[in-house]
Amino acid sequence: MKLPYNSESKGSIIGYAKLLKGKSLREVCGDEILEHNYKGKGNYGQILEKYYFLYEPNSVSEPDFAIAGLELKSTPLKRLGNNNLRSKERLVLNMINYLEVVNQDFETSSFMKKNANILLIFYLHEAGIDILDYVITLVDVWSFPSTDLEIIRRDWELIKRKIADGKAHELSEGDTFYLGACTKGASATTTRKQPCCDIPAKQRAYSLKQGYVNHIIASIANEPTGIYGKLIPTATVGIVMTIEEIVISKFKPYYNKTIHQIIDEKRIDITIATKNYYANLTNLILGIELDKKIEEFDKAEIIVRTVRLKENDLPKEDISFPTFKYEEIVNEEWHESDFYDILEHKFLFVFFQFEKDELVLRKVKFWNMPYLDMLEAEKVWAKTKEIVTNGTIVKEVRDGIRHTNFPNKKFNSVSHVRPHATNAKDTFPLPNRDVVTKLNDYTKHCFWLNSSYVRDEIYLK
DNA sequence: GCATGATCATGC
DNA sequence: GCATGATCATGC
Repeated sequence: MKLPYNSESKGSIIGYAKLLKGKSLREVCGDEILEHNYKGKGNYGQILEKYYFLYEPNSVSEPDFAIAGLELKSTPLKRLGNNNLRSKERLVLNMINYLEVVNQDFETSSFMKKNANILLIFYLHEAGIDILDYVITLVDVWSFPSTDLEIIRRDWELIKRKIADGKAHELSEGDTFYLGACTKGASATTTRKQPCCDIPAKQRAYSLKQGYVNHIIASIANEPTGIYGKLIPTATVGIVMTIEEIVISKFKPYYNKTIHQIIDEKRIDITIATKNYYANLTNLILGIELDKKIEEFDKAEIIVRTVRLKENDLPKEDISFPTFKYEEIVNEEWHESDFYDILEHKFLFVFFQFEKDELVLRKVKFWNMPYLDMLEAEKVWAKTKEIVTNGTIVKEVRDGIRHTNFPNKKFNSVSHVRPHATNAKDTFPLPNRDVVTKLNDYTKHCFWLNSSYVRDEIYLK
C-alpha cells in the first residue's frame, strides 16, 4: 500500500505528523477506526500508528520509523487554570530489559537506539471526553540537548549499576534526575527476572520525569524561558560535574557559617525575614536570581526542604507533606497514592543548626527514600487507610481533646500521621462516619517524616 | 480560599 | 524533652 508520506524521510514524516495539529483522531483516521476496540489506556498511540501512519503497531527494539530514526510517542497534556499547558504525566519510553542492559553501553544502548529522536504528539486530555475526540495540540521532533543528555547518561548508568548490583527490585524514580525507571504493566505486581539476584523485580520502563516533559512542552511551544535560572549554562560542553556535585560545591564554602555571615559574604541585601526566606537563600548560594526557579530542579522535580536542627542534631520539627483526602485514600492502592508519589521524588535537604541564637549552615544532602523504608511508609499509609475505612479514627475524647488511632511515632520509625490544618474546624469529609464521635468530617491530616528518622537516616548518614 | 511549608502549645 | 494535637503565614 502506498503511504501518504515517505517513511524513509524524517522531514516527510514530521511534515505529515504536523498535519495532525488542531485535529482529533476521529477527524484524521477514517471510518474504519470505529471498528477498532480502542478501550483502555495506551491505545491512543496504537490507533495513531495503525489508522494515521498506516503501519501495524509493533514491539521491536528499533524506533518506529527505523530508517528515518524516529520514535513515535503520543502523550496527554492538561490545561492549567491560567491556560498554560503542562504534561499530564511522565513520558513512558521503552521497557528496561534487566537481563540485557547490564551488558550495554549508553551510546549503543537500547535506550539510545530507540529514543535519540522522538516524534512527539501531544493531545489535550479532557475529563469525560472520548479519546477519539482529544485535540492534538503540539507536534514536534525532540532530541536531547547535550547538557541534558549528559545528565540522562548518568541517570541511565545509575539504573544499570543498580541492576548489576542485584537491586532491580529496589529501583525508584527518586534515584535519578531526568530519566526515571517507572513501573509499567497491567498492575504493580507484574514482575520479571533480574540478572544478579533471584528476587523478581517489578517490570519498569525508561521514562522522562513529568517536570522534564513540561520543559519539552515549553520549548516546543516557544514559551518564555525567563522565569528560570540554570545551574549549568547552556553553552557548557563536556561537563564533568553532576547536578549533585555542582550544588554541593556551591554550598560547601558556606558550611558552618551563620546565615548572617553568608549574606554578608554574598554582599546582597536580602531582607531576611521576608517571604520565601529559605528559598531565597538557596538561590543566593546557587547563584540563581532570587525570583527565578531553578531549571534543573524543576526538570528533575526535586523537592527542596530546609531543616533546622537543635544542638543535639534532632530536627526541631518533623517534615510535613500535603494533606490527604479521607474519601480518596480509602479507594487508593499504595502505589497510586499521593504519599507514595511524593516519596518517589528526589529531595534536597538543606540543614541548618541552632548555635546559641544563630542558625548555622551544616550541609546539604540529596536524598531519596531507600526501598526498605518505603515498605515502612507503606505500613503507615495502610494503617491510615484502615482506620478511615472502618470509621475508627477517634480512640477517645478526653478533656475535649480527641485522641486518635492514626499511626503515631511509636507505630513506625519512618513516618506518622498528624493534623495539618488551619484549626480543628478545618476538615475534609469522611467516607464513613466516625464511630466514637459520630463526625462526618474530620480535621485535615497529613503524613509526616519523623524527626528522628530525618536525623538518623538523612542528616547523619 | 486554600495549599503548602513552617511552627506553636501542652500534657505526659 | 518529646509526642501529639493544634495552628500560623504566605503565595497563588
